[in-house]
Amino acid sequence: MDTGTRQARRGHGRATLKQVAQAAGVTAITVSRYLREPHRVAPATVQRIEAAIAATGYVPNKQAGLLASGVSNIVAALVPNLANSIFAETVQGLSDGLREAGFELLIASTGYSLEREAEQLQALAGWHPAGIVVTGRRHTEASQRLLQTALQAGTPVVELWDWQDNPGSGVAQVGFSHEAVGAAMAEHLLRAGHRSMAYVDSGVAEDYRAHERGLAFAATARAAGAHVVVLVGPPADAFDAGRQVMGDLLRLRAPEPTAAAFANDNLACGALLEAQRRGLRVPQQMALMGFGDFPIARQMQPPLSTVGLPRYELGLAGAQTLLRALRDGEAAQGQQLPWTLLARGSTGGS
Amino acid sequence: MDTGTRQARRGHGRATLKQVAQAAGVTAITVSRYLREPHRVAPATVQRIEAAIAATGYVPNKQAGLLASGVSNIVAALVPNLANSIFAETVQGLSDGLREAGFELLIASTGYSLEREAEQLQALAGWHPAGIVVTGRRHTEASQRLLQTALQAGTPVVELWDWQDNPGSGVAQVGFSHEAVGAAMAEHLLRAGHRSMAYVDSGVAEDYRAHERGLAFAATARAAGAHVVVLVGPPADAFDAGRQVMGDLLRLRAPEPTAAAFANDNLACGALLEAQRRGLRVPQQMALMGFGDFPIARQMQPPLSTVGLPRYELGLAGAQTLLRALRDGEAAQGQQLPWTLLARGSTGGS
DNA sequence: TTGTAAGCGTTATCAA
DNA sequence: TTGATAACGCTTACAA
Repeated sequence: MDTGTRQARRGHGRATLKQVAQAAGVTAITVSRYLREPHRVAPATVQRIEAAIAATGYVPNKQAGLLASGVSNIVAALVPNLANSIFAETVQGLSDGLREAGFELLIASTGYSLEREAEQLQALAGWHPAGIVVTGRRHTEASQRLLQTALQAGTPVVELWDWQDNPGSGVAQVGFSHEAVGAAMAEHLLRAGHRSMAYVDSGVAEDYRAHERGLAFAATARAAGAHVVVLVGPPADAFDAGRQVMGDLLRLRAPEPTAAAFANDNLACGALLEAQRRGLRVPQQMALMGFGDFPIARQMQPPLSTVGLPRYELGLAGAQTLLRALRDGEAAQGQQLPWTLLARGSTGGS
Repeated sequence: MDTGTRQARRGHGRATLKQVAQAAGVTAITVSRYLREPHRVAPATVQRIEAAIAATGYVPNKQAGLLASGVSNIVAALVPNLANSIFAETVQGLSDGLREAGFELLIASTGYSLEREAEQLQALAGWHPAGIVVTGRRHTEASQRLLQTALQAGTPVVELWDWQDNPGSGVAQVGFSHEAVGAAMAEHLLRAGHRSMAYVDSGVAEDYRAHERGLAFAATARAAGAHVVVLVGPPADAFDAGRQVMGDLLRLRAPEPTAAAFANDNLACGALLEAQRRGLRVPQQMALMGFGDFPIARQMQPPLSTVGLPRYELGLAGAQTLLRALRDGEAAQGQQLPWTLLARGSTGGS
């Protein structure tokens, strides 16, 4: 016979605390206590409870537990794209960092759309997560409001992959300045003597971080008196896009570019491969550099100059930032993570 | 003044249904009804409720909702590694497929460890997810029991990335036979006339799917009278591992291998690049083929022969399988997904 | 060491 | 069209 519920609304087939308790000859609270503070339960009782749990296949219901205790161990995370290796590694870092602390990851992708980010954020917020992780610092007004509400309720919020002086909003940024990277890329090429160059932006129109790098690249180069063209890659496979763009680059005149920087390594590798196919010498006739230090970059001939990023570490640092804020009960503190300009053969580097 | 709760255990700062109701001058159930069946609430009331929701920044608490309704919209998924592009794309497909149906993805990675899979499964099961997705068909006994319990409670379970005749267990497999792929790889090389070949296994010892392909490869080749050596790549970056293995391959004698198949495209690309560096002609002196059809494979010179996989589609199909089972209330039906042997230049193909 | 009572925020059921 | 009441499965606070 069922304990307490006559004509239950509908059983879902899963064992409950009450059923385990009944099987063990105790009340629910004792089983609950066993699960949280086993040392406070008599050894004999422990045995009976363990047997009952095994027999029933009991799995504690976390919805109920969280509701009752008001403590969440969910972290909600939003990334533009899970398949993109750049974010996938960050998610893995996040996952690893959280797992150790017993947190779980509720994840969604936005497809680089701020509107979808807002929708997903709304949906995820309903879980009243212990922390929220988003990608980048740009959000719709609705998202901003939601994040502020969360912050006020004591939920730390972390923005990954971006960083800029931005005092106060309460959101912790864990990332780096894409402006600084763009400028450094330009400086690298300027130092090598280039006076006419191109920046090849990503075909993903909404990837504003790539645009920011491009803007800073162009501004820096122009400030130094160089000539700059900004192109946008076609929305194809990145390698193919890079190959195509290389054709466009070679058609530019007055002045012809002698160097090109790309929004990511795959684009740059495509261009490098195409250059080789056409018998163009890299870096002598055209210097090339990418962004991201994907594994393939080092394998190219010549190796691709690029910007090394702490992809995995970003996720890990994001997790730690969140955990720290949770532990100390304070607003999360952001941090800048280091990137490295890797001068390799494709720009005449070491 | 608070409605009902004097000396509440502790407020978490977030607005509740009750507070919204109070602000709108109705009771909680009316607000709840507005959220689920707005047409059954009077227009004037709707207005007041909407204002109240906006004013309070109310976000419905899903733990409470699920607990009360007994309906979950969470799907729990376990993959070996989120950073690996092969699984990342599958997760993206899963995410996309579920999002449309309003489901959310609780995800964890196992690092290819069955023990960690079991732990994570236990943790995720506590959410009483509507469906469970795991990778592969091998699990610890504890995991098997847990999955069976879930199935008996009506929770569909899908195994991705694997498929074999396996009547009955109730778990739906969505994938393909790695044995068949391994055999097809061997046949491809046999057809090209090779009589001595190598299979280069992944350095990830627990990737049993790669091992299965290798076993089938070796068995098929040997059955045809060919000589086969199985090597294991070092646990380095896959490209570097491939480069190193190429050195090992060239040291093999009696008979020297004229072809090699690899556990994945990155390994094979590393080997191909190394072959080029050494001035070895591919495929004339050594034919090479990979697995996975990563974007880089097509870009190689010669293009890498490989096995094309429905990475994204696997996730999508997994989601659909789950949704179908949920909708029809029946056990999920598995399906085999097609792969393609892509004969390209590195094995002398078209 | 164990138990009782109340409540977490929501939804199902039935009544008005 | 709205509301009162009783769950959902668990935990906190307090008592025995």
